[in-house]
Amino acid sequence: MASIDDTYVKGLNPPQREAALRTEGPVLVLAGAGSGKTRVITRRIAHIIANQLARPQQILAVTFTNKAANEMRERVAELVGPKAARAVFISTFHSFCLRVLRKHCEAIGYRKNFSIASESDSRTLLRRVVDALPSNDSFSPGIFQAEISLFKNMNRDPSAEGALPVATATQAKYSSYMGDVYEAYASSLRAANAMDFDDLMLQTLRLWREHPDIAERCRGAFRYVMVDEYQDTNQVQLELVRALVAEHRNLCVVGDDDQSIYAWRGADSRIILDFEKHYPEAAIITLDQNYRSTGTILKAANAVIQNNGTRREKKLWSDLGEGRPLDWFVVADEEAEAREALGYMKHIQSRSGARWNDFAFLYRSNQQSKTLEIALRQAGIPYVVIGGQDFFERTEVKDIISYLKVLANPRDEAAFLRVVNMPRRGIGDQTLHTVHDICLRDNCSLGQALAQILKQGPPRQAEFLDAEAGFSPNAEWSRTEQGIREFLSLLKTFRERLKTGEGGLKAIVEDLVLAIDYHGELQRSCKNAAQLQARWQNVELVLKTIGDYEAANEKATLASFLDESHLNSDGMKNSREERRREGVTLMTIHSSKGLEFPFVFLMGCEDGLIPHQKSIEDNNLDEERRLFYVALTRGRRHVALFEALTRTKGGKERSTKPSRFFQEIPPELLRQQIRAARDGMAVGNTEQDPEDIEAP
DNA sequence: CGGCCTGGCATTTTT
DNA sequence: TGCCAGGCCG
Repeated sequence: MASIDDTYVKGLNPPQREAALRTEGPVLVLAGAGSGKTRVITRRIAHIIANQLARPQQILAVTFTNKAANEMRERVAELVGPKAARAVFISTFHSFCLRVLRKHCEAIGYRKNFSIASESDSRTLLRRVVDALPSNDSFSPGIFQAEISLFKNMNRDPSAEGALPVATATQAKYSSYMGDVYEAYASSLRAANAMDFDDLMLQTLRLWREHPDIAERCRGAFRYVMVDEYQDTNQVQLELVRALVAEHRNLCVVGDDDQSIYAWRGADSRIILDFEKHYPEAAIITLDQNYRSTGTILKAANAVIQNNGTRREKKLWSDLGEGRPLDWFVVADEEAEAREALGYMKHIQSRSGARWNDFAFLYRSNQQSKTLEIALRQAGIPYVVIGGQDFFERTEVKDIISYLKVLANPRDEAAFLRVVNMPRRGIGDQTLHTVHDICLRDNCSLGQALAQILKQGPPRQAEFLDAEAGFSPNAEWSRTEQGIREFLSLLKTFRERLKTGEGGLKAIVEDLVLAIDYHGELQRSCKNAAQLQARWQNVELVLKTIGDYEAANEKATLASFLDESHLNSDGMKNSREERRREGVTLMTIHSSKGLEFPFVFLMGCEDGLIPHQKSIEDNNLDEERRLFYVALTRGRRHVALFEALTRTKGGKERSTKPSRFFQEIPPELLRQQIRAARDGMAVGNTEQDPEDIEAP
């Protein structure tokens, strides 16, 4: 073979270089926090292309988030140019599977236009299932939903097993119904011609299993496969990857078992720990040089994470200097915590010239953001809260999107139920029960069932209505009847317009919003002008997104837009991203994974919050410790930890204990700043002015 | 059917 | 303390 072109591995440290160059056979890259893993993956891709080991389109790189995928594509483009970068198959597990399924789903009994059920769609479906349960107990659909998802992620069949994976006393009553509920849920999804997020992967696996020829074709398409954040993979993803690399075994996975914080969603850190079991000939490369944090931060993080039992040994180090000790602020309550944090932030800012967006306030649970937000707003400091409610979970957005989903897939039950009586058309539960029965009987779509009802006349249940209380069954029915006609004709009109595509997608949806008088609907349901404005803005953002999507994609269709919007809500979130640059970042530790900030303030370092009470009870301390570790390793220059002596919990003020993780940090790396003392103890004036922070 | 009121409940959320 | 789901009544 001709000599190797090593242009793309120049500037890498030895293990990084090794990881980029070892293209053949299975490789596990253990990439500690801040060790340059994206750099390794992108260089590796560039190296494969430059040396013509494969054509760009024969390289598959899988990530967990669209953000990661986009970032990777951009960075590959910087190396090999936009044309080659576009050809490389970089996508999330979910989009990859969706792509496979859109092509081949008919082989496993789905129609081509199947919908993706959002989390709320599947909860709606489950609620109906749960309501039909022959039991007096009350069940929360949410618990079934979470458990079913866990099962699916673990590649286990809920109906085939007795016990729940994390069975606790409260879940015991659920477990006896699990099989039935799962069956019913799966069958209503099938009837709705829909898949939930987990199905996208599970059904792909089933497709490949039942149709080896299709599996073979997918497998043949890629010569090199890479998986990012491998510690977050679940059993289904493990199998998908195995199927893809079964022949050539050119698999490179990159991840860090110490940053596995999604076990509760089915991620299984044993998968990265057992890599050699799945691939005995694997090479293991450890990246432990950190290019992000000070030595002190890394020492503290190393010391903490070492208390975990099962892990791959690695010790992060850096040559960025020792930095200063971590600050441990002890304050009276959460208001004081916010005040103190703000004061310290301003202090740092005045000395170092840091900007607002150099700071991140991290916390374990979302509700902690509230106090901070109030304090920041009062102080007039710009901030951005990341996370919280998903754009797509907002009522207004769900309403509009549901209309679009019904138009695209007439059998989409969850979406249908959402819009059929919105705006109010007099179509209520009674009517819908009949619709449901007709669907089952005739195996028809929901719209067809509605049409059937018109012929059938008023459902007998109309007798239930109390005529004397001012309800006349006949008057009710004529209202319902007219509502049904309106709704059906609305669907018909817009389906036809979509078919011709006349005027473009955005214009059609704008007309739809007008046709249902959604603005009026919002006016009716909003309490005040501010809320109305905020919600209407969301509607406009949906429209804008459709417009943008149309502009960016030659052959934009309603179906492709819906796919995109379910799997890639980044587009919708961009207003948030834009603001991102302007202020202090507030987010959960979970959403901070992969990010870095010069100054990290970790709030609520108390037992019960981090580690969380639930995890203490379930003995899941290892994952909480990893969470704490992730939080520490986000900091570049300095980390401050905040502990409040009392915290309001469930509406009541309770006294707290410091997080047990404090004990795991060597004392010389910590500097305690006592600003309040527990009852009975004097407020020891150890108050010291924090050392100056040197200019950047 | 739909509005209103009350009681239970309360991590984390890449897709 | 605050939200949302389900129940009740007009």
